[in-house]
Amino acid sequence: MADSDKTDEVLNQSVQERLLNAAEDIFCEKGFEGTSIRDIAASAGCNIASVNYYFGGKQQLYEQVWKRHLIPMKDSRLQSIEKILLQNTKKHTLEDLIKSFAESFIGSIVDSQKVSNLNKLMAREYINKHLPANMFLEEVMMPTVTAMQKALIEAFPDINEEKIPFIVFSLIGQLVHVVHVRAMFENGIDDLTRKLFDSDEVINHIVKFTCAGIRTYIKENK
Amino acid sequence: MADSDKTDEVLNQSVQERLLNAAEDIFCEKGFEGTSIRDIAASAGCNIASVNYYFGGKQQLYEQVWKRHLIPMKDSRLQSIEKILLQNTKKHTLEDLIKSFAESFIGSIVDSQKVSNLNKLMAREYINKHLPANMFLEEVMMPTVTAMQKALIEAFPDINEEKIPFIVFSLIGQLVHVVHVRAMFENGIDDLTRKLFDSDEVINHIVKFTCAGIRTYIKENK
DNA sequence: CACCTTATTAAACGAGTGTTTAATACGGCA
DNA sequence: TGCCGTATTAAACACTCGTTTAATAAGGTG
Repeated sequence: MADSDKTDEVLNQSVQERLLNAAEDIFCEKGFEGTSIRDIAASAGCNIASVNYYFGGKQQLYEQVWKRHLIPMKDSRLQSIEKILLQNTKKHTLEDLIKSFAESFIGSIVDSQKVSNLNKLMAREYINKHLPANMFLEEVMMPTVTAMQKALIEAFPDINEEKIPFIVFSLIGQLVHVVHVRAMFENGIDDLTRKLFDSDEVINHIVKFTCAGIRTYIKENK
Repeated sequence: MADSDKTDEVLNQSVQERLLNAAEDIFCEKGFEGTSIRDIAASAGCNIASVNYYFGGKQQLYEQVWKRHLIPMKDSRLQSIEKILLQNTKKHTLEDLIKSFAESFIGSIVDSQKVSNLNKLMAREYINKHLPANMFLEEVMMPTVTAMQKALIEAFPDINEEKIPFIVFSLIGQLVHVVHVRAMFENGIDDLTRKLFDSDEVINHIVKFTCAGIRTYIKENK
């Protein structure tokens, strides 16, 4: 199994790349503490000492795994917001904005398996922090939340502005919950929850549900 | 510090009780892997071997820590639902039901510190499972979800029944997110998120937001 | 060729883990 | 008192972990 991974294509990658890829897979599956650098090195087909030689240690390898994805992840989410707002037509609806954001968050479109794994690792990071300071928080979460708040305020000025943080909280809460529930039921899902794995149906629900909630906060005066 | 814990009151407890209490505190703070039985034994003021003598090992001690709370936790949530439904007056509103459930979930009422710690440990358990099979899922989550779904169907038959699972999903997603965000910001919260620690304000929002979302699914025919 | 930097390796290190063992202390009972 | 089951202990065990070391190999440059 480990040997079959070492295809020509893989072996053509540099040791650093192989380590990063192997580390990402195993970290996603087993979390930081659950992963040993011996596992990583074996999967990457190189010596344990390479981890320290190239990255300086397990911790810093973990950080590099993240840094490869944090900025693209953040950018993807920000772009999903801007994509809607910058439509030259002014007829973008609240539903459009929420839907575009939800899709980029859950990752129903591109590379869903990889996004799902990263989301799972991110869920771990919520609870057991291994990244320095609040790297993930400051580089991904806060910019995303802030951008979403700003988008709502600017595009839909009728919404009660001081409730915007709560609205974004509810939206992200639901989206994160999708990731968690999927992780919980990754082995043996039952009928009731299987639909949560159908991104379209979940997203449609979240969009409808959230927009209704948002419209509760529309100011009376217009 | 460890010695100061050993007040007379604590020492009067049995070794089992002291181990369970110490284990609960440290497990909540550091998670399963992050906790060593040496830490637990030291905090409980007894020998490491006691863990294996009384509980059979770290894993089984962890399970006992949970079993002390799972049933009461589940019962608390179920009762919060029934409390509303069984009011002899028929004038319970959707808001009453959601609010009562949310309060029992977040634990704004009783013993908020302990509930918060357990919720944090539960958040860990979502991601890194250490309980056998799906003990938490089957003994707490599923009964709670099922009861909530049933309550909504019976008390508010106007709601589109096949959307009920999604509704409960969105509600619980928001409630769990409160726990997660609180855990993330436990050190150094900023102004924007401080309000999330005010249970009243968060709960009021979630109730309003969720009820609006639910009413989206009210059938047209009446 | 000799030289030097970079890569890669097997082996060892030291610390920490959960668990087990074997010895000791306690406390009721005959 | 002597016995016995329970409780508690210090020590050892076997193992895994991340990291370090020191030796070897590779590859380009003079």
